[in-house]
Amino acid sequence: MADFLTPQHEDFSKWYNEIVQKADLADYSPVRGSMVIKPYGYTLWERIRDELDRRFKDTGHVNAYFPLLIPMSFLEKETEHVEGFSPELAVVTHGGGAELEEPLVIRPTSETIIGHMYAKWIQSYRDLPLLINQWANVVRWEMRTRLFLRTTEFLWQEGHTAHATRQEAVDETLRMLDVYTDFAVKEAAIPVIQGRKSESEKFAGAIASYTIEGMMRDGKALQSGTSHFLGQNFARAFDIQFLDENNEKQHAWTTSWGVSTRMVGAVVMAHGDDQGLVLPPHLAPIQVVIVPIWRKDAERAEVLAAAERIRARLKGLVRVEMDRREGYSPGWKFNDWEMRGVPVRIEIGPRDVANQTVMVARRDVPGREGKALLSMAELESQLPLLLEGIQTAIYNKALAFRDSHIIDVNSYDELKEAIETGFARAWWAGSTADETAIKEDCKATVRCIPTDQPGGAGVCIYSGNPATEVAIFGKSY
RNA sequence: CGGGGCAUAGCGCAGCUUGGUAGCGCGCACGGUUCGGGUCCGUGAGGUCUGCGGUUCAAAUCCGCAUGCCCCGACCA
Repeated sequence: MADFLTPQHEDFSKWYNEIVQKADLADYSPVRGSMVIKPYGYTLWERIRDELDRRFKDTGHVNAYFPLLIPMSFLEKETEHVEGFSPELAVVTHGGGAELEEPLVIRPTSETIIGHMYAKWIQSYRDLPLLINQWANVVRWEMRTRLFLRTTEFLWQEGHTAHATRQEAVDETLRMLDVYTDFAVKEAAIPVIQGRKSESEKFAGAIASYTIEGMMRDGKALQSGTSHFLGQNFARAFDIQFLDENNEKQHAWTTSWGVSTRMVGAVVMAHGDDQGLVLPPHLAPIQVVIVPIWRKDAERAEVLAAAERIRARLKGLVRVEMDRREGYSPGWKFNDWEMRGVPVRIEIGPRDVANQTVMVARRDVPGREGKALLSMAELESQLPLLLEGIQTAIYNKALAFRDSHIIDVNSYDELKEAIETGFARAWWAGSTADETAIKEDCKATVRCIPTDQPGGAGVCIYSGNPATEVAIFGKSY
């Protein structure tokens, strides 16, 4: 057992804080609430970024970059938007040694500046749809911060699109939600629940917000991506108008959608165990690590040479590293790489060199059961299959965990019990006030109204009103 | 921003009650030993005790103020 890491069941938050730092994902910075993303953590983010970016481009989007600084007055153009964001704005009041005439805000999100530009760029229905994404940093002065989950500054992508019709914009909103779901399932191996946010949880200025909600290993929910249908709210505020086929002026219909570095936290908390990280092979910065083992100097040269030959053969096929560090015992290295979540470890010692074999250990199956002897000749053919197998196994494990922690409840008391260990699913037709009351009573919120509905009708768990939809309740990060 | 806690070596902590030579574990450096699941031994480097002010012959220790961090609430990708 790992005594260098707090067990999850003892204190999940502590486990999280420790593993993020010990696995070299991130470190605290001198400025309150912000963090340094270290190379290992950043590489993981790059993997997330590349997989998302590929999907955005496959669905017709292009990347651009809009500025960090936004005139304060822009935020004020959309009433709900400014009300939602003003408490968490960082404002620049001075520049060049003088006080600015108009304060600039550091973007908390870019709807406003992009809306302003779209108004200039869009004149005709022929200019639509406009499908732009940007990779950027944003700043929100959060009251309480946690590494990756909620930092003052974070990295994300924000897609902003404009369309000629309501239906097109709604379709886009849902298409991107599907893209996020596809990413979460196939790459992050997180079985998310996609659905619509309740009125009280939706984005400031949106008509409707959609979300993918993941379940972490402590049963709590983490919103891992959102997609917003903004209607014509921002188009009106920023005067994004175009002439349609009939030469009539119309306001454009816009959407926005984002996934942030919080996704790193989701991967950590959805799969990690008491030994440390468990990274899905598709996202792991290092997929295979080779640990050479020797006793005497003569063995050392022989083993290192054999290990190096294997590394050279696998390079290009998988993301592989060799652990050449001196002065650490093999056992120490095993634990170290397990903590870092590397999916596959190849152990190679004098015995293996003699037999032309290696010991292959998989991270997702702890102890001896996870180890298997493999002939060196089979590495190229077997490793990619093994990595895919691990990817699937990690997903299935997370899926089984999630499904066994969602309870269909028929009373409010049952709901309160269910959200202590996971999610509760219930008929829902309550008001915003009901939601607030529930939150104050037991800290649970409507995580989403799932896309996937049972159909039929029922009785609202809280208000007793007739209900046509079920909602997922849970405690969240 | 309300409530609570903490601040001493890179990290985790003891010392503070009862003021008097600043310590332990891990890590780090060097040497040896070990190496198929966090080896063991030795030597060594490393601290204006968060800052400012006060009390005192004397302050890590007592008092005041400030700052930062952590936890619980309200806010949130």
